[in-house]
Amino acid sequence: MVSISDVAEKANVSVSTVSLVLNGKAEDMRISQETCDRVWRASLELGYIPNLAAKKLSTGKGSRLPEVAFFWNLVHSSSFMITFFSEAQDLFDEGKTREMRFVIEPFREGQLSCVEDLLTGGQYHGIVVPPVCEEDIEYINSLELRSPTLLLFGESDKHSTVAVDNIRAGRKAAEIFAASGKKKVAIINHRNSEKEINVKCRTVGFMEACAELGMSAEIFEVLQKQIRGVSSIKTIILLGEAAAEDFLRRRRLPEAVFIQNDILAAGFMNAIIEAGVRVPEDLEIITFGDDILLETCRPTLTSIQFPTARIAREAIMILSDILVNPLAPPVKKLIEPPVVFRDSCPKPGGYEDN
Amino acid sequence: MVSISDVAEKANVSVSTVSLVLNGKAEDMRISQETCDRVWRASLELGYIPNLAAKKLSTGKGSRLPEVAFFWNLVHSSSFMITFFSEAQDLFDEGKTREMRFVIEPFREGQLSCVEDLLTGGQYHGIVVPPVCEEDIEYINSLELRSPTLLLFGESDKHSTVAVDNIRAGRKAAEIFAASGKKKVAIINHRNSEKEINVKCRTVGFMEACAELGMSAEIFEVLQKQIRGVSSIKTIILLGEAAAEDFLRRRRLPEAVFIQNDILAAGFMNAIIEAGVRVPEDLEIITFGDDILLETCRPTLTSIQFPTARIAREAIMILSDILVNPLAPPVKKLIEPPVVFRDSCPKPGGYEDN
DNA sequence: CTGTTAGCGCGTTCAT
DNA sequence: ATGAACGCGCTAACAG
Repeated sequence: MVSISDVAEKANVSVSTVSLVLNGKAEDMRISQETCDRVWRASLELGYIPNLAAKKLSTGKGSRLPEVAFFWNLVHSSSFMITFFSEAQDLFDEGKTREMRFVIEPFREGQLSCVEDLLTGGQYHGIVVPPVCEEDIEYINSLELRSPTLLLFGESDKHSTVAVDNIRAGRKAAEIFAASGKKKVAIINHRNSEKEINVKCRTVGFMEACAELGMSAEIFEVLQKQIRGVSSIKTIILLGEAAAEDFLRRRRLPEAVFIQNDILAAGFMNAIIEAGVRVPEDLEIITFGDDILLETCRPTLTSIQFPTARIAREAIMILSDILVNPLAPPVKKLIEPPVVFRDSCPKPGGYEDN
Repeated sequence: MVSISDVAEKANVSVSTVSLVLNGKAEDMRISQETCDRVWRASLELGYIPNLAAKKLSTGKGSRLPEVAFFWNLVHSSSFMITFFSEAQDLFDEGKTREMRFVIEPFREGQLSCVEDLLTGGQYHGIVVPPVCEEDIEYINSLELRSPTLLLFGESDKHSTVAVDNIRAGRKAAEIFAASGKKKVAIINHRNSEKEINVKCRTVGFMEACAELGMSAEIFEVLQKQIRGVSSIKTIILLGEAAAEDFLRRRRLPEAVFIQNDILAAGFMNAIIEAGVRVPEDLEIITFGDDILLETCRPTLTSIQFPTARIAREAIMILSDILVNPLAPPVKKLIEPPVVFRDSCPKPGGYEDN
């Protein structure tokens, strides 16, 4: 790592000179233009980047706020991330939590181990980890973490967790279908998110409840493929449309379907409607998520809501606590996902969401 | 600020003991339980939070990556922020930029001056500022910034900027309407974002072009109000619906409307369709944005696209450069917003997007 | 088991 | 106009 003294040596001046020049105080100290040039050139050639830790320590200007690493797998939690930061700010403004700063730490699904240093190094006051695949879960649970850690999924005994009750989410969809007398239903998943623990749980909950309630249930896996030149989010719509085609090829269609992704659901619904299927008369649809498009599509989409804001708030409150008391035993919050009835699946008489 | 030595003093032990205990190395060093307790108690009572700068400096474990502050006004750039980080990662993976870390620095619109220390303190290797209101723009342009700065709007001579050509965006909407022979058109704005520079520019571009092209144009201001218990994003839909009611009260309706916010547009469109207006036959709609719901609503919404990914990429490339060469003169990128024709306003014969 | 001390890289006096 | 020396808060040897 190239430091200020390397630059000084290369430029044939002292470190303080380098410091002055690089911090724009050359004028004040009336340092010769020639010296400045030498310093800058040396700095550029060496690719010098100031060490912020040292700088902050020295100047005492480093913000004294707790720094929290927000691990981000580049896929999930996208709109969640925004809500999370917003809620953090709101809670702070309301005086309910301490202020903190978030640093985005990107990682690739299944490769959480690549950032082990960050996890274990104690470089942050706290750590937030979103839902990840099973390998990553296993990995993180095997780690002896220094920094107070909060997981946004339920599978851990060692760390604090905030998670939705995904089993219940799946079960609720099934219960609603049963309450409106359906016999033959289906669930549609992203295949590539099959690895993702939350998707798995919802599938399990759904299938279990279907069996108990005497409905025949079928699982559709949508294969994930990225189409060149198409944004990943638009791709999901296209996958939904593809799923619809696949779906329509059945001899006898299910009467209701639970679709695990809201954007996929929108693509699916538009496609089957264009094929002449009436929603909800011929086919009821429930999806899982919290995107605004649930409200703007027609018919609007009934959903088991991923309670973004609620989760974020709980998470931040817990974080705020463990930041000062890392020793406290792990806290676990399991949040019930509410049902939001809209057009695509009206509330059956007698059904009560709890 | 309470430091490790304060804790040591209070607990009547030496700093190294505190360090060991607080870092979980008490076991290894077989430090007495009683001492540990004293240390922890002192730490809690004092509200000790370790100074990460010092820790990183000492351990040498601080990530050596450039740290960039992403100023975030809690409103705009929400999905943009995600795209931004994704693109940063992609570009790095492709070897086109250096790796960097982003720290979220929230601020309230109009109060950028509150975070002056962060802007001027040189606590970051770089700074990104999203579109802000005029006061903030003026403020930031008045500042002598240490850290290399990139603005995501065009109004600055001092700093590097990446921005969409908002004047062009407004003009394009007008040109399309003119090309399909409209005579009476309108533009719908968020009132509270009227302060926001980009909204202003698009309005100006639209109105200017309308005048030149011989169309009568009217401005609708939607008053911003937050409804208790309703998420801010859902509120925008409701505002769109309210705007529709207002709109429908006119004696003679415009033949086409440019709506500056895509979510608002969706709410507006659904409401007028339910009132019996046919889109695009009776009313053509163009919106500005890049949300997925443009594709999922029916009819789908034609838009002047906010080229999220493009902007993000340009921004990150520039950042990557100025990080190592803060001296280089400011770079300015103005990006042409493409038109994406969908159902709500078909492409007029003879119109060519350029 | 606990205390002492030498740096980590940088900004900042203070002499020169 | 420039260099030497000190200290920011903390960790990691090393002493005891």
